[in-house]
Amino acid sequence: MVAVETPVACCAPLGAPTLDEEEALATAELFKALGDPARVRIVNLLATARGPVCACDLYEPLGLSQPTVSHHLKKLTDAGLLEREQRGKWAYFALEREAIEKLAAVADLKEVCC
Amino acid sequence: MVAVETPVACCAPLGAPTLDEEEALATAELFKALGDPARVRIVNLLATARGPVCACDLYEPLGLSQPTVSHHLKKLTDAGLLEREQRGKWAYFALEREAIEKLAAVADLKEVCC
DNA sequence: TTGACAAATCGACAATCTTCGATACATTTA
DNA sequence: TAAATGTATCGAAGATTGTCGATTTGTCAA
Repeated sequence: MVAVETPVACCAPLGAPTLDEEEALATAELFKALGDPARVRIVNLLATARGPVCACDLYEPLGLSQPTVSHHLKKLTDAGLLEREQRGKWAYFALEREAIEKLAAVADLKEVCC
Repeated sequence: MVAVETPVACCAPLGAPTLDEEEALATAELFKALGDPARVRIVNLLATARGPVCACDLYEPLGLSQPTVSHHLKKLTDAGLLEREQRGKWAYFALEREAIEKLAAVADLKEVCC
């Protein structure tokens, strides 16, 4: 098994002085992970929750089936944005602290341009 | 012709207290616009340039054909991230100031969670 | 008006994505 | 061990996307 870094770990800021193909790919992967309304809502629900949220509590607010929600949670987790925690037979998800900070840094162009 | 707002104009921050379906869609559209390595590189090139950049100066650095670059420029412009300016027969593009600030605000979750 | 050239659009194809029902896996409880 | 239940994976269908060659549109100069 090869260790694969998450997009959020590899991505470079939009305003980086230079940006090679690999960094551009990782940065794009990060944004792509947020490029779906269901995943935007998941991140929003986790951000406004007081703590980790059970996957089973997402089906109804999202109006999506269990496999579909599981799919989106996996995409966000693979991107490095979410943390998964097993509690008995339930799966709890929370925002990954470092990823949140990295995301803000990647999307911040104010200091580079304009 | 109906006036259509750009995603960047309609989107709500990831950390908004509430997020209806329409806002989630606009926010996702904004991220989707940045969810491609070619478009990430375009934004990076424009961010690090001193001023507007001619479309013709993007084909070679990106290694993509003229129609493909034009396609990506349109996607970014439609999202509200780029400004297009016609200079003779050339098309110049630059980052849209307000959009850049909005993007940073949308992606910033630090004040909401963690 | 005509010719030249840059950019946008069209048409097509392959690849990827979203979604869900069905199924397999994992964990707890009887 | 067996039953129950929450989650992940599989397989498939329909939609969307990225790419480019060919063509059209728009702009300037003869």
